[in-house]
Formats: sequence, structure tokens, C-alpha cells
Amino acid sequence: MARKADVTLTQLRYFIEAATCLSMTVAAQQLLVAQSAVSAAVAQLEQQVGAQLFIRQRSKGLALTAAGQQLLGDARAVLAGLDEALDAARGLDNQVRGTIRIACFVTMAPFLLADVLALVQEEHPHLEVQVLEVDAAGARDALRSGQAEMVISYDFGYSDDVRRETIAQVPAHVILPAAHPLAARARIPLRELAHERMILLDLPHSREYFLSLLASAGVEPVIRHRSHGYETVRSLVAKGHGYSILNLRPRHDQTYDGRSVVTRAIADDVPALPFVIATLASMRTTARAQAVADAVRVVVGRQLSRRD
Amino acid sequence: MARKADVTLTQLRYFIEAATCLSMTVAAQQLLVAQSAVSAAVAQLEQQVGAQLFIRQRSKGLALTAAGQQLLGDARAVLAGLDEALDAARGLDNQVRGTIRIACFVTMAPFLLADVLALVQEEHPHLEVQVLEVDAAGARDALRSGQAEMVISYDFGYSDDVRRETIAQVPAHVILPAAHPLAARARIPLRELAHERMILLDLPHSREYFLSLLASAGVEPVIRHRSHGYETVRSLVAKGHGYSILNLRPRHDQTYDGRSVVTRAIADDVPALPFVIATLASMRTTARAQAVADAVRVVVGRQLSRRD
DNA sequence: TGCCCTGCATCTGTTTCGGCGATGAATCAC
DNA sequence: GTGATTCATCGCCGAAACAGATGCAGGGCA
Repeated sequence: MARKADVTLTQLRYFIEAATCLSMTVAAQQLLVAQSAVSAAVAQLEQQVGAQLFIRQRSKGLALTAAGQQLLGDARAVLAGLDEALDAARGLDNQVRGTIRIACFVTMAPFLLADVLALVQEEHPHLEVQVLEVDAAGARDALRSGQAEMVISYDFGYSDDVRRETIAQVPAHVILPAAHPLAARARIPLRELAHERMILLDLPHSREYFLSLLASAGVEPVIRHRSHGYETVRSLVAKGHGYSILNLRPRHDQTYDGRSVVTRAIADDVPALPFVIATLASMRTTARAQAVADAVRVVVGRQLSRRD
Repeated sequence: MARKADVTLTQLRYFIEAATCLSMTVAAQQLLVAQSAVSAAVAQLEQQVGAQLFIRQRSKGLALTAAGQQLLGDARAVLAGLDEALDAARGLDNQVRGTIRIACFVTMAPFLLADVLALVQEEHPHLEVQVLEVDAAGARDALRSGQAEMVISYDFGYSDDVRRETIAQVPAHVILPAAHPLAARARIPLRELAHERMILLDLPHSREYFLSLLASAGVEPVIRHRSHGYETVRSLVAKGHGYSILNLRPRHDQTYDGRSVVTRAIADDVPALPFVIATLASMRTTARAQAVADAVRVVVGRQLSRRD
């Protein structure tokens, strides 16, 4: 006996139409196929189901058997369910609702997420955003594994299979203890830092970036401390342990432990960090991702204009 | 954009297997097809759905996108629903449950139905029998149109597309008013009825049968009354309006209006009426029909043995 | 850094399957 | 009987699916 697994959607569709019209000839016209196709499809379906579905009344139409009646209803339900499932899968790409998972580079999170999430919620109340805070390696993994549909980060030399949209350029700056002699200068040449002690924000890609800035000015830094934590670095600097180089810049200079840092521009012509929204090149951009990207652009634009 | 109507069950099955294995290569082995087939099927499905379902991680497996997650669950549900529907359609042919519609020749109904229905209900509590009382033409129509899956009747010269199983032979007999001179005879030669007045049970096939019996004895009957009703014929006979010829024979000779008839065998060697169970030759006999047929055989067997 | 292994995509030749059109068989209406 | 209707069947064809080989990219390892 033929296995039910071999039943075809076409067979079901032809059967439904034939059962609806109670005529294979009419059904064939409706379906824009030859009558023989309908006849063959129904015959196959009957064989595979193992039950007679129609009673053939020569020169009259068809009549449904009990099994046919039963299958007609069920088959309609199955096809409707399939359509619904496909629409749902489609809809997930095209509607700004449901859930989107994104990743955000850890140091950026406190600067952006609150505003971005608020803006998205305002614009698209039915879209829920789940955020993963990641480092450079984590960003790549999150994209690849599908854990995150998009990543907010710097441009960590992503491979070609990652699509990047640059939102802004974030210049590096120097932070110093308030009492530091160099704090008197408006702009600090990196060369001047050669013999100062440095507090390094020690994150995978950031680390190499900071060191490359100094190297381009011929400076090999004296690294006094390393930390994964952005605020930890600031407090170490404020306490007088050394200077640091950072990109994002809080709106104030206070630290958690009540001190403060001073922020100074870099006099050298050094590259800023590209702030990007990264997605997989192999994935079509969904409307949901676009909505979040829009919010990020707006928030970043606001923060840049405030700083001027 | 490709229409969702072109989605194939094979595509769904391959997709589900690939999503389950998180690998097209493994899925292909499970499915006993080439890896290229799975790859192509998934690619087509993605195109037709209009959404990306997998994230391809070279040299690693696959990861499901949000749309893929969604579709995986829905597709499984659809396939399960389809299997269920096919099983249901199949089951209707193989299980003795649900509903069966049969037809019964009108004059037989009061002799058989009560016992048959009781027996079926006893043997198969989950099987409901719906009965249509029909004449000879109605029996044929009921079969053809699917209104009845089987018919209990005499053999009305059904065409070849009707399968007949003969259950019994029902001999014709003569009924007379109690006071009739011929009532003294144990067996009555038809020739003796030549000048008697006849009450004809006037039903399509029965009519021709009764007249053919008389004709075979060279008798052209004097028809005094015709009636479609079996009991009407009996009461007319009891009242003395004439004689009649019938086949089935009540267990008593009383009539509704308090009179009685006498029943006498026919002396001539005339053909009995074949009592048959008729079904469409083009339909496989279902277990349900078989169950009812069994009950009919038992009931008819009982009634014949009682009469001896 | 170079090599191998893995895993998906793609290409090519082959086969299978579904559909078309014509024909046949059975029935009904006239 | 004749024509019309309706479904089944047959031969042919084209498109689609498949298998197998190859290509390509990334990860792991030495």
C-alpha cells in the first residue's frame, strides 16, 4: 500500500475543488488544468488514502462517499492551516511586531539602550526588543548563530559576510585626573603621554584599537592597570592612577566614588571609530530590524548634536 | 513573488528534518536523498515563503532564524494534521464506528429493521445506522448517489455495477379472506385464481413480478384494487375484496381493522424472490457495511428457521 | 601559515512525474 | 438511434526533482 507520506498538496487541492463542484470537468476548468489531470490526481489520492472518496455517476456528476465527506473537511482545514503558517513565517519578516533580538557592544549599552528602547516602544508598541550585551567576539557569534538579528557596535573588522551601516564616527579622547598637569591643555598630543602611566580598557577589539592609536604616534604605553569595565577605568583615572583613552563620552565627568575626570581631545590626526549597525549580509533586512536601526540613528544623532 | 500555493509537502518535510538536525547533510542521510536535494528544497521554500529560514554557518551546521523557528512549529502541526486527516478518511473504511447509511425496501422494513438495528447496536455500540425506506428505483438511486452505502432488498434486476449477495430465497404465497372457498386447500394452483378478483401490491418491481408469476400459469388477473401499502392490501383481502400474492409473511394473520387473512402456499413451481444485500460494485466493502450485512444474515436466518 | 576536514551551494546529466490532448466507455435526454 | 455529457485511459512531452561530482568558504590543527 502506498504510504500516506506520498500524498501531494496538488492532489488535495484538486480533490477539494472536485468535491466542491461535484464534477471533475468543472473543477478542471476552475483550476485551469486538463480534466485528465484532475481525474488522475483524485485516483492517486484514493489509492494512497486507501479509501474511495467519490462515487462516479456516469454522465452525471460525482457524489461524495462518507470517507470523502470526512476528508473534504479535514483537507480544507489542513490547507488553511498551511496558508496560515506560511503567512506567519512571512509576516515575521514584514511586520513590525513580535520580538526582535539584538546585540549591543557592552560599553555602548549604557549610552544608548535606554533611549533606543524607549523610542522603539513609542514608535512600535507591538515590537519587543531583547538585548544581548556582547564583546567583539560575542557580536560575531550572536549574528552567526541567529541569537541576534542585528548588532550595535563599532566596526570590529567584521568579515565580508557581515553587512555594516556606519551611523557615526566616534573620535577617541583622553581622560585625565583633574589634578594632572596635562589637564591644562585643551588638546593633547599623544606623544606627551609617552611616559605617563595608562589605564587600559581591556576589551578584545578596543584594546588593539587604543594601542594602535598610541603606536601611530610612536608611543609605547606604560600600562599600569587593565580592566574590562568602562566605569572602573574612569574611577582609576579619577583617583590618579593614570590616564586613559576612550571613545564614548558621558555627559558628565563624575565617577561613582565621588571624584571626577577631565576629558581632552587628542591633538593628533587619529582615526575615529566607526559606529555601525551590523547584520548578516546573507539575511534580508527585516522591517523589524529596520525599525530598530531607525531608532538607533535618531538617538545617536541626538547625542552628537547635544555634544557640539 | 512566488505564490505560497506552490509550496510542496516535500519541501516542508525536508525543511523540518534539516531544522531538526541543524544540518542539511545529516538530514539528507536521514531522508535517504542527496544533500543537494535538501539544499534545493530549502532554498525554494525560503524563496516561496519570502523569508530566510536558516542562517548558514559554513563548516558548522545551520541555525534557525525567527521565521524558521516559527515555521518549524507550524509545519510540524500541519503535517500532523494531514496525517490525522488521512488516517480518519482511511479509518472510516476500516472501523466499525461512526455512521452508516443504508436503504431498505419498504415492504421489508417492518419485518427486519427492528431486529437488525437491535443486533447491530448490540454488537457494535459505536456504529449508528441510518435507514432510508425506498422502492426499487429509489434503491438504485440511493446507491448511485452515495445516500446509502448498501441496500436491503429483493434482486430488482440491478445493473452490473451493483454487487449483490443473495441471503435467502423468499417464496411467493397467496393470501385469501378467511371465508374464501380456496382457503380449504393447503396449496393453491395459480390457475384456480384466474377468475378471482385480485388486490395488487402496486410497487415498481413487485408489480411486474406478481404479474409474471400469474402469466407463467396462463392467468391474466382481474385486478380489483391496487395499493402501494402492504398492510392496506392485507386489509382489503381480509375484508373479502379479493386475493393477493405476497412474499414476506407476517408471523400472524391479523389485520389492523380486526379481521384476518389466510395464507396458502402456491402449488405451481414458481420462482422465489432472491433476497439480496446490494452494494456498488465500484466500492470496496467497508467493515461497517460488513457488520450490518452480518446482522441482516443473522436476522433473516432466525426468521426462516422459525417459520419451519 | 598552510593543510585538511567539514558543510552548503552549484552544475550537469538522467529520470521521473504531472499535465495535455485525444480517445474510449457508459449513461442520459431527445 | 443520435448527440451530449462525464469520467477513465493512453501516448507524448516538458518541467521538475534527483544523484553525483565539483566548488567554495570557514574552522581546526600542526
